[in-house]
Amino acid sequence: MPFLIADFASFILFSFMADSLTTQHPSSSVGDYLKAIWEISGSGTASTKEVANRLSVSSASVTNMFGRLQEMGLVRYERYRGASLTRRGLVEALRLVRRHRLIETFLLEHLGYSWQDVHKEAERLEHAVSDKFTERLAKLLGHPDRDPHGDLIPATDGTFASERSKPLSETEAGQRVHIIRVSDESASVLNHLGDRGLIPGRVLSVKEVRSLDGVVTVEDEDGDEHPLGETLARAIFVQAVAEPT
Amino acid sequence: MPFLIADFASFILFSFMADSLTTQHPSSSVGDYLKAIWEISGSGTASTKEVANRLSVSSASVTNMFGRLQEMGLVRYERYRGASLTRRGLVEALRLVRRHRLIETFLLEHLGYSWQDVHKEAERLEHAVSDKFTERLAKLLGHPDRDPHGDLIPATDGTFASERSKPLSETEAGQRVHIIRVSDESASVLNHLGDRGLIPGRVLSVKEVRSLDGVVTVEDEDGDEHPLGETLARAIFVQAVAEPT
DNA sequence: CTGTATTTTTAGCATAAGCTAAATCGTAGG
DNA sequence: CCTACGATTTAGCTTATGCTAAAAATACAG
Repeated sequence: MPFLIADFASFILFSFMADSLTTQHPSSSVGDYLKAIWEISGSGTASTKEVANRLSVSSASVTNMFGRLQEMGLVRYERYRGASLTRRGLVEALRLVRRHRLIETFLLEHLGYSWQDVHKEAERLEHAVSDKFTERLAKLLGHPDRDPHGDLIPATDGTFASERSKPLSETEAGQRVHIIRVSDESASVLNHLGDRGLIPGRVLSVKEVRSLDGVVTVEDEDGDEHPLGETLARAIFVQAVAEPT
Repeated sequence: MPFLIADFASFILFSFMADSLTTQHPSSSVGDYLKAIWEISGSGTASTKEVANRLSVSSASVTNMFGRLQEMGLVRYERYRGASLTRRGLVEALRLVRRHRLIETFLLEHLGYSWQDVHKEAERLEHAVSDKFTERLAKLLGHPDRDPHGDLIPATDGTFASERSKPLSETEAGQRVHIIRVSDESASVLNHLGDRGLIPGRVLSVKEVRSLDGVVTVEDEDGDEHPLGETLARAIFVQAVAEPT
Protein backbone atom coordinates (compact mmCIF):
# COMPACT_ATOMS: atom_id res chain seq x y z
CA MET A 1 0.00 0.00 0.00
CA PRO A 2 2.55 2.52 -1.09
CA PHE A 3 2.21 6.26 -1.43
CA LEU A 4 2.30 7.84 -4.78
CA ILE A 5 3.05 11.51 -4.71
CA ALA A 6 3.25 13.54 -7.83
CA ASP A 7 4.05 17.17 -8.31
CA PHE A 8 0.53 18.42 -8.32
CA ALA A 9 -1.43 15.93 -6.39
CA SER A 10 -0.96 13.01 -4.11
CA PHE A 11 -3.06 9.99 -3.66
CA ILE A 12 -3.01 6.49 -2.43
CA LEU A 13 -2.99 3.30 -4.37
CA PHE A 14 -4.44 0.16 -2.94
CA SER A 15 -3.34 -3.38 -3.51
CA PHE A 16 -1.34 -2.68 -6.52
CA MET A 17 1.09 -5.32 -7.41
CA ALA A 18 -0.29 -8.53 -8.81
CA ASP A 19 -2.66 -7.31 -11.44
CA SER A 20 -0.54 -5.30 -13.81
CA LEU A 21 -1.39 -6.04 -17.40
CA THR A 22 -0.28 -9.60 -17.74
CA THR A 23 -2.41 -9.63 -20.86
CA GLN A 24 -1.41 -8.07 -24.15
CA HIS A 25 0.62 -4.90 -23.92
CA PRO A 26 -1.24 -1.85 -25.18
CA SER A 27 -0.19 -0.41 -28.50
CA SER A 28 2.05 2.61 -28.53
CA SER A 29 -0.85 4.90 -29.35
CA VAL A 30 -2.75 3.69 -26.36
CA GLY A 31 0.30 4.34 -24.21
CA ASP A 32 0.67 7.85 -25.55
CA TYR A 33 -2.87 8.66 -24.55
CA LEU A 34 -2.46 7.24 -21.07
CA LYS A 35 0.74 9.19 -20.53
CA ALA A 36 -0.88 12.35 -21.82
CA ILE A 37 -3.77 12.00 -19.41
CA TRP A 38 -1.35 11.44 -16.58
CA GLU A 39 0.82 14.40 -17.51
CA ILE A 40 -2.18 16.67 -17.77
CA SER A 41 -4.08 15.63 -14.74
CA GLY A 42 -2.29 13.06 -12.62
CA SER A 43 -5.12 11.31 -10.87
CA GLY A 44 -7.64 13.87 -12.06
CA THR A 45 -9.60 14.29 -15.26
CA ALA A 46 -8.21 15.29 -18.64
CA SER A 47 -10.43 16.89 -21.26
CA THR A 48 -10.63 15.93 -24.88
CA LYS A 49 -9.13 19.22 -25.96
CA GLU A 50 -6.17 19.06 -23.61
CA VAL A 51 -5.23 15.60 -24.75
CA ALA A 52 -5.75 16.54 -28.39
CA ASN A 53 -3.41 19.50 -28.00
CA ARG A 54 -0.73 17.56 -26.22
CA LEU A 55 -0.70 14.75 -28.75
CA SER A 56 -1.36 16.96 -31.77
CA VAL A 57 -4.31 14.95 -32.94
CA SER A 58 -7.89 16.05 -33.59
CA SER A 59 -10.45 16.14 -30.81
CA ALA A 60 -12.50 13.61 -32.69
CA SER A 61 -9.66 11.13 -32.52
CA VAL A 62 -9.39 11.66 -28.80
CA THR A 63 -13.09 11.05 -28.23
CA ASN A 64 -12.70 7.89 -30.20
CA MET A 65 -9.73 6.70 -28.21
CA PHE A 66 -11.32 7.60 -24.88
CA GLY A 67 -14.08 5.19 -25.78
CA ARG A 68 -11.62 2.47 -26.63
CA LEU A 69 -9.56 3.04 -23.52
CA GLN A 70 -12.66 2.64 -21.44
CA GLU A 71 -13.48 -0.67 -23.13
CA MET A 72 -10.01 -1.78 -22.18
CA GLY A 73 -10.56 -0.74 -18.59
CA LEU A 74 -7.75 1.80 -18.64
CA VAL A 75 -9.77 4.97 -18.09
CA ARG A 76 -13.07 6.11 -16.68
CA TYR A 77 -14.84 8.20 -19.26
CA GLU A 78 -18.12 10.07 -19.35
CA ARG A 79 -19.37 11.84 -22.43
CA TYR A 80 -18.57 15.57 -22.39
CA ARG A 81 -16.77 15.13 -19.09
CA GLY A 82 -13.26 13.94 -19.88
CA ALA A 83 -11.35 10.86 -18.85
CA SER A 84 -9.37 9.81 -15.80
CA LEU A 85 -7.05 6.88 -15.35
CA THR A 86 -8.15 3.68 -13.65
CA ARG A 87 -5.70 1.84 -11.48
CA ARG A 88 -4.59 -0.25 -14.42
CA GLY A 89 -4.32 2.78 -16.66
CA LEU A 90 -2.18 4.52 -14.08
CA VAL A 91 0.16 1.57 -13.74
CA GLU A 92 0.59 1.46 -17.47
CA ALA A 93 1.18 5.21 -17.71
CA LEU A 94 3.78 5.11 -14.98
CA ARG A 95 5.51 2.20 -16.57
CA LEU A 96 5.99 4.36 -19.63
CA VAL A 97 7.08 7.35 -17.60
CA ARG A 98 9.69 5.18 -15.90
CA ARG A 99 10.96 3.98 -19.24
CA HIS A 100 10.99 7.44 -20.65
CA ARG A 101 12.97 8.94 -17.83
CA LEU A 102 15.47 6.12 -17.65
CA ILE A 103 16.03 6.29 -21.39
CA GLU A 104 16.52 10.04 -21.20
CA THR A 105 19.08 9.55 -18.50
CA PHE A 106 20.93 7.02 -20.61
CA LEU A 107 20.90 9.24 -23.68
CA LEU A 108 22.31 12.14 -21.74
CA GLU A 109 24.85 10.32 -19.64
CA HIS A 110 26.08 7.64 -21.99
CA LEU A 111 25.39 8.80 -25.50
CA GLY A 112 26.17 12.45 -25.05
CA TYR A 113 22.79 13.76 -26.15
CA SER A 114 21.87 17.34 -25.37
CA TRP A 115 18.80 18.20 -23.34
CA GLN A 116 16.91 19.30 -26.41
CA ASP A 117 17.43 16.15 -28.41
CA VAL A 118 16.64 13.71 -25.70
CA HIS A 119 12.90 13.99 -25.55
CA LYS A 120 11.97 12.99 -29.06
CA GLU A 121 14.27 10.00 -29.12
CA ALA A 122 13.03 8.75 -25.75
CA GLU A 123 9.45 9.20 -26.89
CA ARG A 124 10.00 6.68 -29.66
CA LEU A 125 12.14 4.30 -27.70
CA GLU A 126 9.86 4.00 -24.70
CA HIS A 127 7.40 2.06 -26.83
CA ALA A 128 9.96 -0.37 -28.15
CA VAL A 129 11.83 -1.50 -25.07
CA SER A 130 10.84 -4.43 -22.88
CA ASP A 131 10.59 -4.46 -19.12
CA LYS A 132 13.75 -6.48 -19.08
CA PHE A 133 15.60 -3.83 -21.06
CA THR A 134 14.27 -1.14 -18.78
CA GLU A 135 15.47 -2.84 -15.64
CA ARG A 136 18.87 -3.67 -17.06
CA LEU A 137 19.20 -0.07 -18.08
CA ALA A 138 18.20 1.05 -14.60
CA LYS A 139 20.95 -1.16 -13.21
CA LEU A 140 23.49 0.23 -15.66
CA LEU A 141 22.56 3.73 -14.56
CA GLY A 142 22.80 2.86 -10.88
CA HIS A 143 19.05 2.87 -10.18
CA PRO A 144 18.63 6.63 -10.19
CA ASP A 145 15.47 8.04 -8.67
CA ARG A 146 15.55 11.23 -10.68
CA ASP A 147 16.30 11.88 -14.31
CA PRO A 148 18.66 14.67 -15.39
CA HIS A 149 15.89 17.28 -15.33
CA GLY A 150 15.34 16.26 -11.74
CA ASP A 151 12.00 14.60 -12.44
CA LEU A 152 11.21 11.67 -10.21
CA ILE A 153 11.46 8.25 -11.82
CA PRO A 154 8.56 6.00 -10.81
CA ALA A 155 9.60 2.68 -9.30
CA THR A 156 8.65 -0.58 -10.97
CA ASP A 157 5.64 -0.92 -8.71
CA GLY A 158 4.33 2.47 -9.77
CA THR A 159 5.31 4.36 -6.63
CA PHE A 160 7.26 7.57 -6.33
CA ALA A 161 9.60 8.87 -3.74
CA SER A 162 7.94 12.00 -2.40
CA GLU A 163 8.62 15.33 -3.99
CA ARG A 164 9.37 18.30 -1.78
CA SER A 165 10.37 20.96 -4.18
CA LYS A 166 8.53 24.16 -5.04
CA PRO A 167 8.88 26.58 -7.92
CA LEU A 168 11.40 29.39 -7.56
CA SER A 169 8.50 31.81 -7.88
CA GLU A 170 7.30 30.76 -4.45
CA THR A 171 10.53 31.35 -2.58
CA GLU A 172 11.50 34.50 -0.70
CA ALA A 173 14.43 36.87 -0.86
CA GLY A 174 17.33 35.80 1.30
CA GLN A 175 16.75 32.07 0.99
CA ARG A 176 19.45 29.73 -0.18
CA VAL A 177 18.06 26.93 -2.31
CA HIS A 178 19.25 24.28 -4.63
CA ILE A 179 17.68 23.32 -7.91
CA ILE A 180 15.90 19.99 -7.73
CA ARG A 181 14.39 19.88 -11.15
CA VAL A 182 13.60 21.92 -14.19
CA SER A 183 10.33 21.64 -16.05
CA ASP A 184 10.82 19.96 -19.39
CA GLU A 185 7.67 21.38 -20.95
CA SER A 186 9.44 23.72 -23.29
CA ALA A 187 12.65 23.11 -25.18
CA SER A 188 13.49 26.80 -25.34
CA VAL A 189 13.18 27.18 -21.59
CA LEU A 190 15.42 24.18 -21.13
CA ASN A 191 17.90 25.64 -23.53
CA HIS A 192 18.01 28.99 -21.90
CA LEU A 193 18.49 27.55 -18.46
CA GLY A 194 21.04 25.04 -19.63
CA ASP A 195 23.10 27.81 -21.23
CA ARG A 196 23.23 29.66 -17.95
CA GLY A 197 24.09 26.63 -15.88
CA LEU A 198 20.76 26.70 -14.07
CA ILE A 199 20.48 22.92 -13.81
CA PRO A 200 19.59 20.45 -11.08
CA GLY A 201 22.14 20.43 -8.30
CA ARG A 202 23.08 24.12 -8.57
CA VAL A 203 22.83 26.21 -5.43
CA LEU A 204 21.31 29.70 -5.66
CA SER A 205 20.73 32.64 -3.36
CA VAL A 206 17.42 34.36 -3.89
CA LYS A 207 18.14 38.09 -4.11
CA GLU A 208 14.71 39.48 -4.85
CA VAL A 209 11.21 38.24 -5.51
CA ARG A 210 9.34 41.15 -7.03
CA SER A 211 5.62 40.59 -6.65
CA LEU A 212 4.95 43.46 -9.06
CA ASP A 213 5.99 41.55 -12.18
CA GLY A 214 6.96 38.17 -10.79
CA VAL A 215 10.65 38.59 -11.60
CA VAL A 216 12.92 36.58 -9.32
CA THR A 217 16.59 37.49 -9.18
CA VAL A 218 19.06 34.85 -8.05
CA GLU A 219 22.78 34.70 -7.65
CA ASP A 220 24.62 31.51 -8.50
CA GLU A 221 27.72 30.01 -6.96
CA ASP A 222 29.95 31.98 -9.29
CA GLY A 223 28.42 35.24 -8.16
CA ASP A 224 26.53 35.80 -11.40
CA GLU A 225 23.03 37.25 -11.10
CA HIS A 226 20.12 35.99 -13.14
CA PRO A 227 16.82 37.89 -13.38
CA LEU A 228 14.11 35.38 -14.16
CA GLY A 229 10.64 36.27 -15.42
CA GLU A 230 7.57 34.42 -14.28
CA THR A 231 7.78 31.75 -16.94
CA LEU A 232 11.30 30.82 -15.97
CA ALA A 233 10.75 31.20 -12.24
CA ARG A 234 7.89 28.77 -12.45
CA ALA A 235 9.92 26.24 -14.43
CA ILE A 236 12.67 25.91 -11.83
CA PHE A 237 11.88 23.75 -8.83
CA VAL A 238 13.99 24.20 -5.75
CA GLN A 239 14.35 23.08 -2.20
CA ALA A 240 15.76 25.08 0.68
CA VAL A 241 19.38 24.32 1.51
CA ALA A 242 19.68 22.96 5.05
CA GLU A 243 22.39 25.31 6.33
CA PRO A 244 21.92 28.86 5.00
CA THR A 245 25.64 29.40 5.59
CA MET B 1 32.10 3.06 -55.50
CA PRO B 2 32.58 0.62 -52.68
CA PHE B 3 32.39 -3.15 -52.67
CA LEU B 4 29.63 -4.91 -50.92
CA ILE B 5 30.38 -8.51 -50.19
CA ALA B 6 27.93 -10.69 -48.40
CA ASP B 7 28.27 -14.26 -47.33
CA PHE B 8 26.53 -15.79 -50.30
CA ALA B 9 27.07 -13.36 -53.08
CA SER B 10 29.10 -10.39 -53.94
CA PHE B 11 28.26 -7.48 -56.09
CA ILE B 12 29.10 -3.93 -56.77
CA LEU B 13 27.14 -0.86 -55.94
CA PHE B 14 27.47 2.23 -58.03
CA SER B 15 27.27 5.81 -56.94
CA PHE B 16 25.62 5.10 -53.70
CA MET B 17 25.87 7.89 -51.25
CA ALA B 18 23.77 10.92 -51.97
CA ASP B 19 20.38 9.43 -52.61
CA SER B 20 19.53 7.55 -49.45
CA LEU B 21 15.92 8.08 -48.47
CA THR B 22 15.88 11.70 -47.53
CA THR B 23 12.13 11.43 -47.82
CA GLN B 24 9.91 9.84 -45.20
CA HIS B 25 11.33 6.84 -43.39
CA PRO B 26 9.53 3.63 -44.22
CA SER B 27 7.29 2.15 -41.58
CA SER B 28 8.58 -0.69 -39.50
CA SER B 29 6.58 -3.22 -41.49
CA VAL B 30 8.13 -2.04 -44.69
CA GLY B 31 11.55 -2.36 -43.12
CA ASP B 32 10.83 -5.88 -41.95
CA TYR B 33 10.01 -6.94 -45.47
CA LEU B 34 13.12 -5.36 -46.92
CA LYS B 35 15.31 -7.00 -44.34
CA ALA B 36 13.64 -10.35 -44.93
CA ILE B 37 14.27 -10.13 -48.66
CA TRP B 38 17.86 -9.27 -48.01
CA GLU B 39 18.37 -12.05 -45.52
CA ILE B 40 16.84 -14.58 -47.87
CA SER B 41 18.45 -13.56 -51.08
CA GLY B 42 20.96 -10.78 -50.72
CA SER B 43 20.96 -9.21 -54.13
CA GLY B 44 18.83 -12.00 -55.60
CA THR B 45 15.14 -12.69 -55.64
CA ALA B 46 12.98 -13.72 -52.72
CA SER B 47 9.73 -15.60 -53.25
CA THR B 48 6.41 -14.79 -51.66
CA LYS B 49 6.48 -18.00 -49.68
CA GLU B 50 9.97 -17.52 -48.28
CA VAL B 51 9.19 -14.05 -47.07
CA ALA B 52 5.85 -15.15 -45.67
CA ASN B 53 7.55 -17.91 -43.69
CA ARG B 54 10.28 -15.70 -42.34
CA LEU B 55 7.90 -12.99 -41.21
CA SER B 56 5.12 -15.37 -40.16
CA VAL B 57 2.49 -13.66 -42.23
CA SER B 58 0.25 -15.04 -44.94
CA SER B 59 1.39 -15.25 -48.54
CA ALA B 60 -1.43 -12.96 -49.52
CA SER B 61 -0.05 -10.26 -47.27
CA VAL B 62 3.34 -10.61 -48.87
CA THR B 63 1.95 -10.29 -52.37
CA ASN B 64 0.21 -7.19 -51.23
CA MET B 65 3.31 -5.68 -49.69
CA PHE B 66 5.47 -6.56 -52.69
CA GLY B 67 3.16 -4.43 -54.75
CA ARG B 68 3.42 -1.56 -52.35
CA LEU B 69 7.18 -1.83 -52.07
CA GLN B 70 7.43 -1.58 -55.81
CA GLU B 71 5.29 1.57 -55.85
CA MET B 72 7.76 2.99 -53.37
CA GLY B 73 10.66 2.05 -55.58
CA LEU B 74 12.20 -0.25 -52.99
CA VAL B 75 11.92 -3.54 -54.87
CA ARG B 76 11.59 -4.88 -58.37
CA TYR B 77 8.62 -7.21 -58.49
CA GLU B 78 7.07 -9.34 -61.16
CA ARG B 79 3.93 -11.35 -60.61
CA TYR B 80 4.63 -15.02 -59.76
CA ARG B 81 8.34 -14.30 -59.88
CA GLY B 82 9.33 -12.86 -56.54
CA ALA B 83 10.91 -9.57 -55.55
CA SER B 84 14.46 -8.25 -55.41
CA LEU B 85 15.77 -5.12 -53.77
CA THR B 86 16.46 -1.96 -55.72
CA ARG B 87 19.41 0.16 -54.79
CA ARG B 88 17.26 2.21 -52.47
CA GLY B 89 15.70 -0.88 -50.96
CA LEU B 90 19.11 -2.34 -50.30
CA VAL B 91 20.33 0.81 -48.60
CA GLU B 92 17.30 0.79 -46.38
CA ALA B 93 17.68 -2.90 -45.55
CA LEU B 94 21.34 -2.48 -44.68
CA ARG B 95 20.57 0.51 -42.52
CA LEU B 96 18.33 -1.73 -40.47
CA VAL B 97 20.88 -4.54 -40.39
CA ARG B 98 23.47 -2.10 -39.10
CA ARG B 99 21.12 -0.94 -36.39
CA HIS B 100 20.19 -4.44 -35.48
CA ARG B 101 23.73 -5.65 -35.11
CA LEU B 102 24.91 -2.63 -33.19
CA ILE B 103 21.98 -2.93 -30.82
CA GLU B 104 22.68 -6.61 -30.31
CA THR B 105 26.24 -5.79 -29.48
CA PHE B 106 25.13 -3.22 -26.95
CA LEU B 107 22.65 -5.56 -25.34
CA LEU B 108 25.27 -8.26 -24.94
CA GLU B 109 28.18 -6.15 -23.88
CA HIS B 110 26.54 -3.47 -21.78
CA LEU B 111 23.26 -4.84 -20.57
CA GLY B 112 24.34 -8.41 -19.93
CA TYR B 113 21.82 -10.04 -22.25
CA SER B 114 22.34 -13.64 -23.25
CA TRP B 115 22.65 -14.64 -26.86
CA GLN B 116 19.17 -16.03 -26.93
CA ASP B 117 17.42 -12.94 -25.64
CA VAL B 118 19.17 -10.46 -27.80
CA HIS B 119 17.46 -11.03 -31.08
CA LYS B 120 13.87 -10.26 -30.18
CA GLU B 121 14.73 -7.11 -28.30
CA ALA B 122 16.91 -5.82 -31.11
CA GLU B 123 14.19 -6.60 -33.61
CA ARG B 124 11.86 -4.17 -31.87
CA LEU B 125 14.43 -1.53 -31.12
CA GLU B 126 15.86 -1.29 -34.60
CA HIS B 127 12.65 0.36 -35.75
CA ALA B 128 12.57 2.91 -32.99
CA VAL B 129 16.07 4.33 -32.96
CA SER B 130 17.24 7.28 -35.06
CA ASP B 131 20.36 7.45 -37.16
CA LYS B 132 21.79 9.72 -34.54
CA PHE B 133 21.21 7.13 -31.84
CA THR B 134 22.75 4.44 -33.99
CA GLU B 135 25.91 6.40 -34.62
CA ARG B 136 26.31 7.43 -31.02
CA LEU B 137 25.90 3.82 -30.04
CA ALA B 138 28.51 2.79 -32.59
CA LYS B 139 30.88 5.26 -31.03
CA LEU B 140 30.15 3.99 -27.53
CA LEU B 141 30.91 0.47 -28.73
CA GLY B 142 34.14 1.52 -30.42
CA HIS B 143 32.88 1.25 -34.01
CA PRO B 144 32.95 -2.54 -34.17
CA ASP B 145 32.82 -4.13 -37.61
CA ARG B 146 31.39 -7.39 -36.38
CA ASP B 147 28.68 -8.15 -33.88
CA PRO B 148 29.16 -10.74 -31.14
CA HIS B 149 28.05 -13.57 -33.44
CA GLY B 150 30.79 -12.46 -35.78
CA ASP B 151 28.39 -11.12 -38.38
CA LEU B 152 29.68 -8.15 -40.33
CA ILE B 153 28.13 -4.81 -39.47
CA PRO B 154 27.37 -2.75 -42.58
CA ALA B 155 28.92 0.71 -42.60
CA THR B 156 26.74 3.82 -42.73
CA ASP B 157 27.15 4.01 -46.48
CA GLY B 158 25.86 0.47 -46.90
CA THR B 159 29.20 -1.19 -47.54
CA PHE B 160 30.70 -4.20 -45.84
CA ALA B 161 34.22 -5.17 -45.05
CA SER B 162 34.84 -8.32 -47.03
CA GLU B 163 34.05 -11.66 -45.51
CA ARG B 164 36.57 -14.46 -45.85
CA SER B 165 35.20 -17.15 -43.62
CA LYS B 166 33.79 -20.50 -44.63
CA PRO B 167 31.72 -23.01 -42.72
CA LEU B 168 33.53 -25.58 -40.61
CA SER B 169 31.99 -28.26 -42.79
CA GLU B 170 34.25 -27.15 -45.64
CA THR B 171 37.54 -27.36 -43.79
CA GLU B 172 39.91 -30.33 -43.76
CA ALA B 173 41.47 -32.41 -41.02
CA GLY B 174 44.71 -30.98 -39.72
CA GLN B 175 43.80 -27.32 -40.26
CA ARG B 176 43.97 -24.83 -37.47
CA VAL B 177 41.19 -22.28 -37.71
CA HIS B 178 39.57 -19.63 -35.65
CA ILE B 179 35.88 -18.97 -35.36
CA ILE B 180 34.82 -15.82 -37.16
CA ARG B 181 31.12 -16.02 -36.72
CA VAL B 182 28.28 -18.25 -35.73
CA SER B 183 25.02 -18.36 -37.60
CA ASP B 184 22.23 -16.79 -35.57
CA GLU B 185 19.43 -18.54 -37.42
CA SER B 186 18.52 -20.84 -34.56
CA ALA B 187 18.45 -20.04 -30.88
CA SER B 188 19.06 -23.63 -29.86
CA VAL B 189 22.17 -23.87 -32.02
CA LEU B 190 23.43 -20.65 -30.52
CA ASN B 191 22.74 -21.98 -27.09
CA HIS B 192 24.51 -25.24 -27.63
CA LEU B 193 27.59 -23.60 -29.06
CA GLY B 194 27.64 -20.91 -26.42
CA ASP B 195 27.56 -23.57 -23.67
CA ARG B 196 30.62 -25.23 -25.13
CA GLY B 197 32.57 -22.06 -25.62
CA LEU B 198 32.44 -22.34 -29.39
CA ILE B 199 32.19 -18.62 -29.98
CA PRO B 200 33.87 -16.10 -32.28
CA GLY B 201 37.54 -15.71 -31.50
CA ARG B 202 38.12 -19.29 -30.35
CA VAL B 203 40.87 -21.26 -32.08
CA LEU B 204 40.23 -24.87 -33.06
CA SER B 205 42.15 -27.75 -34.59
CA VAL B 206 40.17 -29.79 -37.06
CA LYS B 207 40.66 -33.44 -36.12
CA GLU B 208 38.43 -35.17 -38.60
CA VAL B 209 35.97 -34.30 -41.34
CA ARG B 210 33.99 -37.44 -42.01
CA SER B 211 32.40 -37.21 -45.42
CA LEU B 212 30.21 -40.21 -44.61
CA ASP B 213 27.89 -38.37 -42.22
CA GLY B 214 29.29 -34.86 -42.28
CA VAL B 215 30.49 -34.97 -38.69
CA VAL B 216 33.41 -32.67 -38.01
CA THR B 217 35.46 -33.22 -34.89
CA VAL B 218 37.45 -30.33 -33.49
CA GLU B 219 39.70 -29.82 -30.52
CA ASP B 220 39.62 -26.53 -28.68
CA GLU B 221 42.38 -24.67 -26.88
CA ASP B 222 41.69 -26.56 -23.67
CA GLY B 223 42.18 -29.88 -25.40
CA ASP B 224 38.46 -30.76 -25.33
CA GLU B 225 37.09 -32.50 -28.40
CA HIS B 226 33.73 -31.61 -29.93
CA PRO B 227 32.04 -33.81 -32.52
CA LEU B 228 29.76 -31.60 -34.58
CA GLY B 229 27.01 -32.86 -36.87
CA GLU B 230 26.26 -31.24 -40.19
CA THR B 231 23.85 -28.68 -38.79
CA LEU B 232 26.39 -27.39 -36.32
CA ALA B 233 29.34 -27.65 -38.67
CA ARG B 234 27.50 -25.50 -41.14
CA ALA B 235 26.61 -22.91 -38.53
CA ILE B 236 30.20 -22.19 -37.51
CA PHE B 237 32.18 -19.98 -39.83
CA VAL B 238 35.94 -20.08 -39.57
CA GLN B 239 39.08 -18.76 -41.15
CA ALA B 240 42.46 -20.51 -41.30
CA VAL B 241 44.92 -19.40 -38.66
CA ALA B 242 48.02 -17.91 -40.27
CA GLU B 243 50.69 -19.98 -38.54
CA PRO B 244 49.64 -23.64 -38.15
CA THR B 245 52.03 -23.80 -35.20
C1' DC C 1 2.90 -33.24 -73.19
C1' DT C 2 -0.53 -33.39 -69.89
C1' DG C 3 -2.46 -33.29 -65.33
C1' DT C 4 -1.90 -32.76 -60.50
C1' DA C 5 0.43 -30.41 -56.70
C1' DT C 6 2.29 -26.23 -55.10
C1' DT C 7 2.63 -21.25 -55.27
C1' DT C 8 0.80 -17.05 -56.04
C1' DT C 9 -2.66 -13.86 -56.68
C1' DT C 10 -7.35 -11.90 -56.23
C1' DA C 11 -11.40 -10.69 -53.79
C1' DG C 12 -13.52 -9.45 -49.84
C1' DC C 13 -13.12 -8.29 -45.06
C1' DA C 14 -11.22 -6.67 -40.42
C1' DT C 15 -8.93 -3.52 -37.18
C1' DA C 16 -6.34 0.40 -35.38
C1' DA C 17 -5.62 4.89 -36.00
C1' DG C 18 -6.31 9.16 -37.95
C1' DC C 19 -9.04 13.08 -40.42
C1' DT C 20 -12.94 16.64 -41.71
C1' DA C 21 -17.44 18.45 -41.48
C1' DA C 22 -21.71 18.63 -39.33
C1' DA C 23 -24.51 18.15 -35.32
C1' DT C 24 -25.04 18.62 -30.39
C1' DC C 25 -24.06 19.79 -25.65
C1' DG C 26 -22.93 22.88 -21.62
C1' DT C 27 -21.94 26.99 -19.72
C1' DA C 28 -20.99 31.94 -19.10
C1' DG C 29 -22.67 36.64 -20.32
C1' DG C 30 -26.15 39.42 -20.72
C1' DC D 1 -33.53 32.61 -18.02
C1' DC D 2 -31.88 32.31 -22.51
C1' DT D 3 -28.61 32.30 -26.10
C1' DA D 4 -24.39 32.02 -28.43
C1' DC D 5 -19.85 30.26 -28.62
C1' DG D 6 -16.56 26.94 -27.60
C1' DA D 7 -15.96 22.03 -26.60
C1' DT D 8 -17.40 17.54 -27.72
C1' DT D 9 -19.34 14.01 -30.20
C1' DT D 10 -21.11 11.69 -34.40
C1' DA D 11 -20.92 10.31 -39.12
C1' DG D 12 -18.50 9.00 -42.83
C1' DC D 13 -13.93 8.40 -44.94
C1' DT D 14 -8.88 7.10 -45.47
C1' DT D 15 -4.63 4.37 -45.02
C1' DA D 16 -1.65 0.64 -43.51
C1' DT D 17 -1.53 -3.83 -42.47
C1' DG D 18 -3.23 -8.09 -41.72
C1' DC D 19 -6.46 -12.36 -42.65
C1' DT D 20 -9.22 -16.33 -45.21
C1' DA D 21 -11.05 -18.58 -49.13
C1' DA D 22 -11.28 -19.11 -53.89
C1' DA D 23 -9.22 -18.63 -58.42
C1' DA D 24 -5.26 -18.70 -61.42
C1' DA D 25 -0.57 -19.61 -62.73
C1' DT D 26 3.55 -22.39 -62.58
C1' DA D 27 6.18 -26.43 -62.18
C1' DC D 28 7.15 -31.19 -61.91
C1' DA D 29 6.37 -36.12 -62.69
C1' DG D 30 5.30 -39.60 -65.46
